[in-house]
Amino acid sequence: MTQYEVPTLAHVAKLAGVSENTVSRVIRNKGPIAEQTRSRVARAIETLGYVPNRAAGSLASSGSLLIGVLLPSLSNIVFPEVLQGIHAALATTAYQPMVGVTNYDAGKEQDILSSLLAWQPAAIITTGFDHTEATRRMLDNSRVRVAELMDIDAEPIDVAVGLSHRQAGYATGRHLIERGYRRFGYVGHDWVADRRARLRYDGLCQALSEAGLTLRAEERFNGPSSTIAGRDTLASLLTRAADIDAVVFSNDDMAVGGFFHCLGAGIVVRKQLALFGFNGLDIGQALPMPLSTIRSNRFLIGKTAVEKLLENPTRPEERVVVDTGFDIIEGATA
Amino acid sequence: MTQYEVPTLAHVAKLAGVSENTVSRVIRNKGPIAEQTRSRVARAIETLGYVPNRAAGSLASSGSLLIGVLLPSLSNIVFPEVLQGIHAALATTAYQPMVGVTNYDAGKEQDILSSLLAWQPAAIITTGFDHTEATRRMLDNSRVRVAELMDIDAEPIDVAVGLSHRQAGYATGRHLIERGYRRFGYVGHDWVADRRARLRYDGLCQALSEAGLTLRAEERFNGPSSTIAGRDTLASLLTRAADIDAVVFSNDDMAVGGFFHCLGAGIVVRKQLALFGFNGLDIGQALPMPLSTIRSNRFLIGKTAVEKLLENPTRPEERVVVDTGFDIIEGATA
DNA sequence: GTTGACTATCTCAGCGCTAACATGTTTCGC
DNA sequence: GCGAAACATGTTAGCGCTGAGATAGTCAAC
Repeated sequence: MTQYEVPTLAHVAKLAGVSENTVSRVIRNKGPIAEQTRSRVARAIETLGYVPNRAAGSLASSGSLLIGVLLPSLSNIVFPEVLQGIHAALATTAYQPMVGVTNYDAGKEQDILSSLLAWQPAAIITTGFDHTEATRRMLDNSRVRVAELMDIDAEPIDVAVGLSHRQAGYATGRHLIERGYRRFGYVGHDWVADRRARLRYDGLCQALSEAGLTLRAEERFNGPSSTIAGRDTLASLLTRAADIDAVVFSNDDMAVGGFFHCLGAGIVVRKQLALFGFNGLDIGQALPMPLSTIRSNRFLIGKTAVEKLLENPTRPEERVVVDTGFDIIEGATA
Repeated sequence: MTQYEVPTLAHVAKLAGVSENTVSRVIRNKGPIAEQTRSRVARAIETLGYVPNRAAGSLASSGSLLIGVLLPSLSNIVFPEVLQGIHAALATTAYQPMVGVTNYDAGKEQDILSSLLAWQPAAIITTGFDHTEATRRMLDNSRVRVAELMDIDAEPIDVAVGLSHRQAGYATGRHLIERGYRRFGYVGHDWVADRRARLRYDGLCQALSEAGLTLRAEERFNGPSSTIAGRDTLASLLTRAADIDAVVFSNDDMAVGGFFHCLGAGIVVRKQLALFGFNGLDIGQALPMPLSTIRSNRFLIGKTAVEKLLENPTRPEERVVVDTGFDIIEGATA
């Protein structure tokens, strides 16, 4: 081995005076190894600073220790939180995540999926149920394990982990009705991209309808959710419908923006106008009045998904749906 | 090819009636190919749904289209934003990022680095200059390109992209002094983990000292930054030092929390107490009074790092430092 | 003392692809 | 119309590792 060559199994084997295969078995802790041999190999690895080449390993064993992760976005803090859960669950294993960002674009998801599959991952974690036909076909053909996160309101390919957004919306409606609110408004964001916001909206409407109520006014910002969008969209909604007593927001980002609008406009939150969000983000709970909202457990979703996937290396016959549930956070704004 | 076999180059080659090598060249767009051959191969790939095996490719060419990314955390929105910049710059290339999270732990960084290097990445992107000796050695031996992000206040291994946090702290001090503030307080978070917060603090103190001033009071929360920590730590600081007229926070999360405290405690922001943050997060600008702070351009840092790294596949002799700079956001809180 | 079971190790082929070189075929200047 | 350059493709030898089986050596049971 010259000075500028990266050491390989062969170098380690030669130095330790054993065969390459033995070194390989020591590294992977597979098969019986004499204690003396193990330590001799360990010393050789240490001496050379040997790092196994996973590309070679993966090629030889036709399977990698990779988990492909497809997220729609990183700007929305919700997805980094899911990713944290994934990282946490993988931390004690030899697996590594490989992340792609789709920008809520099913076509891009398809492209990224195909480049992830090129690494022969053990599993793919993706978001929601909206995939192109080609994406479904690739996932089927590859026969890797697949988890679809966030949502459980449809039939998964393999495993789904999340919560029922329809039920969450419904629970929001019930909660507010029970507290005496009757004149409802809704402030949302682009739900073509965010199908789950739409499901919550549907659940909300159903709860209202069952109670003989309807939305008095609604407005959706045509773009991704953000604090500023929430602030401005609520302002705009109130110019058209000043008599509402509660506003449901598509999520906490929007709701926090709504709170800021009230602050600036001198609207007394809850007494004059109740605010309700979704997600249970830290920022909402740090407000002078903690936001009334629903906690959606993103970290748990990511963690659970990994655990379920690693339970079994091959796709079982039965599809699995894990409901991570949600809690209503009472807060002080509704 | 039986029904349940994944197609390989050989299958494509056979179907298209050319050699494997020709298929490989079509895929990689390398060398001259007759238009007719190209389309015939393309059709065969399409028909079989062939996806190249990157492990094999990477093994054969001893180099992968991977970029290893080491981030200290995903909870702090700043790092997902850097990652977005990285993704954005890679979107038009064939490269893919592979992300590890270190939790601000240099030992963990070392472990993750070694498993990233096992994939023979083209480059490694990491954060700051705090690495273990072993980490430095691995990076040196592997001879991959290395970018160290966020900070430029030390000598990089290869490329550094970021801003001078010392200067940013200094600029904060100058800005506030010019606006007439004299009685300063500081609210921070754990700076053992976040060395850059420390540098900003040092810069701030220097500016004060040059103006014949000192910090009247300071308090550091013993943990990561958060809105709630900012709120509570400011509250605590003010019980000890009620006469200060400006507070500098270690970052925007903390400052927004401070703003919330003022809101609850009836303190008139700016008139009674000026608040200043760092980062220029959206949330700060969505407040009823936009936060006075410094914009740190995280997206640009990630994007620039990738661009610099891809300029040249091998490490140049000269170390490169790219200053992405910062802007003071006037805001309304100071 | 032979058999079988177990332990510890080795040998060897091959995973799917690419680099380097070899070969054959046009094209074009003069 | 000939040689050189440019083009288009084929052949071959691995990249570094792992899986399957082969090969010894050890020990207990009969």
